[in-house]
Amino acid sequence: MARIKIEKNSSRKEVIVSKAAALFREKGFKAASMRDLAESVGVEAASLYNHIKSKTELLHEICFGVANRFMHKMDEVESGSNSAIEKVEQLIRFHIDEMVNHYEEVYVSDREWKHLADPYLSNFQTQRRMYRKRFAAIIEDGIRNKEIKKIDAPTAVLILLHAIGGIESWHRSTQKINASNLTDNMITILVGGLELK
Amino acid sequence: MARIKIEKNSSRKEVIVSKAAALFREKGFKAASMRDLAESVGVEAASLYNHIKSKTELLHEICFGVANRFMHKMDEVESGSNSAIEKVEQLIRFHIDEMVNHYEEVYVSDREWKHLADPYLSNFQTQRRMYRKRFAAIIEDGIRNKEIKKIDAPTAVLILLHAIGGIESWHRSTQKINASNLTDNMITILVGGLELK
DNA sequence: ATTATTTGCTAACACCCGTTAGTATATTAT
DNA sequence: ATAATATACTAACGGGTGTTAGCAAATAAT
Repeated sequence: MARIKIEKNSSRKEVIVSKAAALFREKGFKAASMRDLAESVGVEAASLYNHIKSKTELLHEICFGVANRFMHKMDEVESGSNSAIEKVEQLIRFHIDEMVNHYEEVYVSDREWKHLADPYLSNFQTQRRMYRKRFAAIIEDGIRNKEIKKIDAPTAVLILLHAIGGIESWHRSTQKINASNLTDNMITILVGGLELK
Repeated sequence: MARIKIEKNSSRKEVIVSKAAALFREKGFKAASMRDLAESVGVEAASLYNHIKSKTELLHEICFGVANRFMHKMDEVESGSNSAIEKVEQLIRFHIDEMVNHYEEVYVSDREWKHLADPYLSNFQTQRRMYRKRFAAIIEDGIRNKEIKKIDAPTAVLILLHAIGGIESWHRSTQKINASNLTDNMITILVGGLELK
């Protein structure tokens, strides 16, 4: 009867949530079964329920964990006194950093939130909408200050977020060493564009 | 005993595939049941099997339908004699057009291909990899010709594709009338960048 | 009109799912 | 050492899944 091994400063529940994130990323929330998860944790399926309430709770934990980190960063960036372009760059760098260091959770939060149950679902959607609005407001500031081109700000936000969120491949194929390399690359493309002027 | 209604030039199977695409987009492949699909088609679940072999076959049809259209367009663009930037713009416009006119299929092909079964899965992945390689080659041509900035071409491709593929919202919220408006907006941002020089 | 084919139906199958009840064992507190 | 708590196990539940068999009705072909 082998217990779930825990590192110090982490509960057994946190171990389960972490393994769940990896599994949900690999198979998708619906396709990943509690028996799959149990096997990956090294325990029988029923035993998981000593630590968690339900499968959906795992998705809550993952999605709102990520959402909260992004919200806090947005607070920080907004209250700073940088230019709009600098703020955009700060946010892009944060998104990429999150993608590198919390890949599974961010990925799942991005792609699997549809399977949240109400009231969590609408709560999550609201937070998402808020975040995008605040991001767009920064861009609109930049347009007003003539730092940024006259473009549709909400569209720009969607482009930025999805461009970053879509980078699945290089997490696996590339080492973290040249992550900063790729970050610069992305910012060059997204802020500066493709065209050589 | 009401039959599945068909428009002229379309088989009953095509009707089912089309409804399946809408359902898979809304709920995800795994979460969408054959009984859900049957209801949306207006028939009992078992009746579907007079027209299709399996649930997975529906996913095959959707994914490879989309993949083939993209491959043909790539053939066309490659063999043209435009500049690299123009070729990139052609491809971006095609992607957006596909997103507008075949939204459900493109979305499902993008997000649900993981649930394909081998050998279709690896086949699909190979096609996908090929497409991206060919896209990257165009960008590298542009870099050599000094049309395009010195950037990492594969990264640029991922950014472009995901930026476009991520635009879920405006299909619902916006009419097709200003789709061309948004297309221009996207090309401005992606080709020209955010920054006002 | 008769036959053949297509398409639908009902019923059921074997299987996988998330979850609970009840119990045994390991760890922690007294 | 003893009691209390936390954690794991086995067994099983009700329900949903994709799919098949067998049959009825509608359409198409002769």
